[in-house]
Amino acid sequence: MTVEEAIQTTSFESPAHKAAINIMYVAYRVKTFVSAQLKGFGLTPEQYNVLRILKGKHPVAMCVRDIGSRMIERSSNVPRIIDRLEQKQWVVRQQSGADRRETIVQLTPAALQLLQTIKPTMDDAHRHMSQMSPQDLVLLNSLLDNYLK
Amino acid sequence: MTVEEAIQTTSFESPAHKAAINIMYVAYRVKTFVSAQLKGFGLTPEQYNVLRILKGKHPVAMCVRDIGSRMIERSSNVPRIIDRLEQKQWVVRQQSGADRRETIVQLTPAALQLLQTIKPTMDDAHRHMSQMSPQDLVLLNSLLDNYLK
DNA sequence: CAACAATACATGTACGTACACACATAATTC
DNA sequence: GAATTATGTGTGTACGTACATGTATTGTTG
Repeated sequence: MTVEEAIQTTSFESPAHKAAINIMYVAYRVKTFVSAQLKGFGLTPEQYNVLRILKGKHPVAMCVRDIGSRMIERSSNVPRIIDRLEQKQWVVRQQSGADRRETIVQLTPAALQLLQTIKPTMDDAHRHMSQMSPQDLVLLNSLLDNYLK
Repeated sequence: MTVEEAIQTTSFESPAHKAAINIMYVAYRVKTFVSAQLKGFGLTPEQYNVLRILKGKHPVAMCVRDIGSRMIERSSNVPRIIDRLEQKQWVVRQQSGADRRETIVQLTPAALQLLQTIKPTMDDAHRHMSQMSPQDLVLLNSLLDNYLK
């Protein structure tokens, strides 16, 4: 399946043009797939991203800015994502003692449990999304790492 | 620049895991860049996508469903995107005679003019976004075309 | 140290996505 | 041909993004 078929285009003006559209199209499909996997756990991809970032430092709490700088979509509006995670009691938010402008955020035990429950599903998702050989995946990663100027 | 540096991760669990994150990260950067280029023309990437799709059939009008099936993000809410294009008088919307359930949409002369004005900017954007060789771009496109199952 | 600038977070708005649902119209079935 | 089903579009809501702005706190500078 080519991207031309997917979006019913006859041709692109250049490989550069096709690459830009292709990356955005495949990313859309990947995100949609991941989103469907997470839906049963009551999480959006962005909320999951924040939980994973917090898990990387757990049990140390992280400030909002620090979480944002590690997100896939950098300009994500982290305070509002945290609002929803807090409502579902997957994170605790409190004012930092060291710098009282900072809000520090920490996973709850329930979130740690949730992430452990989700793990096999997500491992499976990554394995099943693509049937590409490990060599091709490494090559794809290398090209993507060098794509942006 | 690797995606590990970009999102400050030490490592991924597998090439498959890295590829999924990598694609979404690069797509985010591409979309952000394109968005910045279009901003001066008062267009979002989605609005521009709809105008380009309509241009492909111009002067024949297209129905909403047909436009949606050609968008990069398939589940885009086309009626609302058309609302905004109509407000800015870049498209005309009317009920179809053949099938009165259908709304058919057509570019205005102003939109054709606008697309012509934008073209050099977008051509430039695609050329400057990546410094990759044409061969590598072709290879990347081939891998992306085969990425999804 | 007082005034100013910078930083961290929160919030308002316009736009877009995902999904459910409503409505009109067309197609199908009996 | 009437009833049912399917289709095309529009709209409401929850969530997310991009950007501007507000507020509290910290840092800096004279």
